[in-house]
Amino acid sequence: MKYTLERFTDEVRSVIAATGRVAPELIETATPKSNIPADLAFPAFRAAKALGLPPPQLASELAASITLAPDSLIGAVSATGPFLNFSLHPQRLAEAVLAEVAQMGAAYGTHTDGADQMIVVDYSAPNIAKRMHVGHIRSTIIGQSLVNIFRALGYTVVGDNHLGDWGKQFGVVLAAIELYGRPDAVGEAALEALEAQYARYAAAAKDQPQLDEAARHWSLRLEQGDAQARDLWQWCVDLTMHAAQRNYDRLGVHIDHAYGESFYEHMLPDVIAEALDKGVAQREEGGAVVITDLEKLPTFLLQRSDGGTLYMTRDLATVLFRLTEFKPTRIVYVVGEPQALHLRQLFALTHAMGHALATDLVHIAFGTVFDASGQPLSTRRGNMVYLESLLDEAVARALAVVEQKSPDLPAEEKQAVAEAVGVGAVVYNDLYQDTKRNITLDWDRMLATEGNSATYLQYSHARCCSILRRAEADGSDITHAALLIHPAEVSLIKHLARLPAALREAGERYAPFVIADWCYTTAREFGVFFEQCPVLKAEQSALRSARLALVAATAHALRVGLGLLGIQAPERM
RNA sequence: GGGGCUGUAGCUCAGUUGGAUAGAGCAGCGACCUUCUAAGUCGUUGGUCGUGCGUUCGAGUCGCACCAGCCCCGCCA
Repeated sequence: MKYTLERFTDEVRSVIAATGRVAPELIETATPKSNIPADLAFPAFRAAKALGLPPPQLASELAASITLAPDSLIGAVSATGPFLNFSLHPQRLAEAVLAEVAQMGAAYGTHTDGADQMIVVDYSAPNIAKRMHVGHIRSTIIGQSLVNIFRALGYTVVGDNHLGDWGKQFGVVLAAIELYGRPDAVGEAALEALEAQYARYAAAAKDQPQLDEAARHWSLRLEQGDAQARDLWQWCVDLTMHAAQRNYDRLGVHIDHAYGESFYEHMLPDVIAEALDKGVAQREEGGAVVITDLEKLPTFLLQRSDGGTLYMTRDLATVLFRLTEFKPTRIVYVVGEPQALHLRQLFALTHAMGHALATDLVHIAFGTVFDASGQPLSTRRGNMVYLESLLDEAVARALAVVEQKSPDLPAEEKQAVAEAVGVGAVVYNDLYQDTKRNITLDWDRMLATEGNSATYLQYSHARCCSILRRAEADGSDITHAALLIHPAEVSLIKHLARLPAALREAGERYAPFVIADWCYTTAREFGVFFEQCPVLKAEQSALRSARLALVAATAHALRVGLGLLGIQAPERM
């Protein structure tokens, strides 16, 4: 099926073609700037050049020779200088868009572009035996939003949480537990204690070499499948994942799999052997396996000289596993920008070995979070911000606002609204701008409840719900849609019609901010409508009913948009 | 030394097959609550689009060179 604006664009191209004066390949369309009173433009420069005419002359000749069908979505055609401008027919637009939203409901805006295509999305990836912190929130939030967006585009999507549950540092975790005991705290507090033990052990090992030895021994026992080591390790995994799940639940995150790095341990010898067999990698005299001269990339290692494996080894095994397990057309890595080179090397290596030749390997790099003074966040610096406390703080601040603005809500609902608003603010802070940019942690901006903020979007939605609640109507009567010709109504309807295109663009650009931007503009358009067009007190009952339908459509569309971002849409606040 | 990302209003950001007068929010100033949620709406102030060349009817957008910030460049992840 085609959405209204797609049909409008098709129609514009077709009426230009029907004049017989412009070759099809020269029919291009552009969206006019907001100061131009038109919805689609045909810049006549190229076509005029081909005909040897001045562009304004061609534009006006075309305008004169275009004829419109009686039921056309095009309301007006006019030449303005070298541009041929087309305007939507407001009444037919209103009828078409409201019918679409009413019919599709929660599926409004979705497409079937990705039918029969599988995308694997690698995101979140917290480290075992550690708390999640701001370093993990970006991958988690951006990744989940991309998953939502691709699903809405019709793709089959598998999310995989590539847990940091293996590697050299795990020996230290286990040795520290042996020496200091298992923390008896629960949840994040237990992880905090484990982190402290880790730091204490690492510090002590500096002048007690036997501690270093013990850690290596534990690491070895773990790799060899020793039962006690494996039990301790499993305890750490369960503890961490239980704590992580609470954060995921609050953030609306659901990740299908969590294979983790450890899952690939037994595949590593074969992977290294394959790279050597295919001549992509070479074993140096010292024993290390290196990859050199690959697509002008810097040399990198697949195996250490002591026989140990590396991040790269496990990542390579991971790609190969995903290719056979899921047969994806695309694998998307939602990983920070500092790892850009590592992933370029991984992708090049995979291709050089003859794998993933029909699969797109994509790195969606996001910027780093810095503190207010421009320093990277780190435990060592003492400026680390942990995810759970970040969310708690956001919710606490939101609760204070709810108490002040809506003192009459039941206590339970106040808490629920504060949770939605606080968590929504944190999520929106990561999604409202291009993910490539670095972020400076600024509480006031992050938790803003005005302007371009999650709260503003939620508030707009709640206002829609409030009108429908008071009208005791669901806005499903769209028979009077053609009455919606007030500029604020037309403008809002046009914008609702843009959601399908915004969704497609968000997918093509891997850019949740396109959806955020659409939501924000929707809220602004609704704000103007809200001020200028009374719904409950509309002058006629038919108009009231049409406006109720528009309010319902706005609420529907906003819920879709917020849902794509992973932000809740309370009905009251 | 090589490579990646970024540079647009005082601050945070949009501006993508090159198109018409470069747009928002925040901050500042001013207006609007006996009318559907003022967490709102309207008005106003604020710009050598990092710099310089080039490509063309036309450049914030494309190319080249430079400048600044962040990040990366084999035995961590």
